[in-house]
Amino acid sequence: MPNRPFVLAFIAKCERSFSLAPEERAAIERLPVRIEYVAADRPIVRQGDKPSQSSMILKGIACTSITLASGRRQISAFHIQQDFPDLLSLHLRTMDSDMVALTECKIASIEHVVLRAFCTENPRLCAFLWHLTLVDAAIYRQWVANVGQRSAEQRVAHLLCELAARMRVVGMADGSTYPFHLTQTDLSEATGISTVHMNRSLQSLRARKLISLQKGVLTIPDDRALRKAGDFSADYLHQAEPLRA
Amino acid sequence: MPNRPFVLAFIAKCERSFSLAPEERAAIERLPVRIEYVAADRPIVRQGDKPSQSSMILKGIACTSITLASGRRQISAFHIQQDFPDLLSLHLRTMDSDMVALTECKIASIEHVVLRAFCTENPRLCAFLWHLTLVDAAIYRQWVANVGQRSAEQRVAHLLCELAARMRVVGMADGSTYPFHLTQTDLSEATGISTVHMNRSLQSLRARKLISLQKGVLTIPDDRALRKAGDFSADYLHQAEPLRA
DNA sequence: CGCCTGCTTGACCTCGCTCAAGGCCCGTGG
DNA sequence: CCACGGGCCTTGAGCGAGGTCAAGCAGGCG
Repeated sequence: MPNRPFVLAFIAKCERSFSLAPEERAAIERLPVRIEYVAADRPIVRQGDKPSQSSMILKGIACTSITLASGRRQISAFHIQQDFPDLLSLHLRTMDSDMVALTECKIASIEHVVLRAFCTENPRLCAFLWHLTLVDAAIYRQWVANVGQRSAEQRVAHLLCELAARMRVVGMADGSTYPFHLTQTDLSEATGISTVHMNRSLQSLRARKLISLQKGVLTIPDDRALRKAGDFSADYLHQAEPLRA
Repeated sequence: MPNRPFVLAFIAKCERSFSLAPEERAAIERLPVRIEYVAADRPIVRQGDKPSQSSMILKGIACTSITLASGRRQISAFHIQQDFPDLLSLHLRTMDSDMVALTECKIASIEHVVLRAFCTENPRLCAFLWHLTLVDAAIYRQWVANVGQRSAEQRVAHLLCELAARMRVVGMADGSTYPFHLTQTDLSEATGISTVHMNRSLQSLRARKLISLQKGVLTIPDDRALRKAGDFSADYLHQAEPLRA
């Protein structure tokens, strides 16, 4: 049963939003997945690709990024475990952005044909997958606002709050500490500020005792304070919203 | 048949991506819609709302916007005719952003219950609606990059290219001219620059003969040149992509 | 006629960028 | 075991794109 970790992750993810019927659970267990490993800094899919499968991240952290003609790169999303970063390719033939692993990733891939059949047979699960892509879109909206309107320090605080909130629901948090393997360059590409200024912004957040960040561990001593600094409200993550279908 | 304009618009939109089967066409014609008018600057739905219907814009222009604690507003999307701006509420219970009419809008609303039944009965149309929300997401991704990495002038050029490309496919273009009723404030809130600087950026584009903009009409004399100035490529709009379902 | 909304212009200032260099940690090979 | 190299982080200095504040102007509408 090599697909066990995937099945467990998927079921856990669903049951945060609604209760699975026995048939639905069975359908998930029947899904044929392929486990793959992608090394750090390697692409999972690239702009222009026409993938025939979508995948869930089981371990590691990836991002969606766009490289402009100028060579500058913008990260438009981070993906952590239990995310389906390229689910969109199910109904978007050609990838319009890159998806790259930022740390080594373990992913579970499912063929689109299989997924489409799965969707017509399980309307509720179809609705749920659709829902997941809508949450991704909600995050993009928020990022537009983040990058468009906030000061550098606020952007960073906001981003860290988001990552923390998302890690928490998938059980990656340990008290107020979170595994953290993004570089300052990653963060700067996600927030649209230079690496140099990212460094200074992080220092300022540290000085204000809002975060501590070292050796792959992020600590947020006072959640409320950081949220305030980043003008963050978790609503847009739609985390505990029951599914209606 | 008050829903005629809606039916025609919806069918036209579908057939740009795939050929409707007779039953599908019939299902669309059977959809009960309510026509409504929203005055300029009035909300269509508001952050925090839990709508029970979704709507298609038949006339006018609307936007999705987020207002931050600071009072600053970020527009994260524009919606023109044939768009389903709040389709996302079908599977996202609580609105995480506002949708407001920027000019007077004529919209066609459909109950979510109806839409859900429609989706389970017509898997291909379900896939198509899902697809539409994914295109919206692709646009957000691009906006993150636009606001995060480009200079003011590039941002404006990019935005205008996008609007032009989208207007063209819904038949709003007349040669190289487009109806244009957004204010400079709207544009500045969409690109994350100040109104003052938006004004100067537009002037610069005018001086470079890339656009002319007056009395509700935008003219793009040389499409290729403006695209180059805005580093724009229409791929992310997924305009003529055949549906696979 | 007067007001309000949207456009335009000028002057000044600042946040964040760029360029440049140095330090630290860790993995690799001699 | 140590030297070397390459990421990544850090710091300094100068500069510029774009923000803010303020005021004037034009046109449409009650």
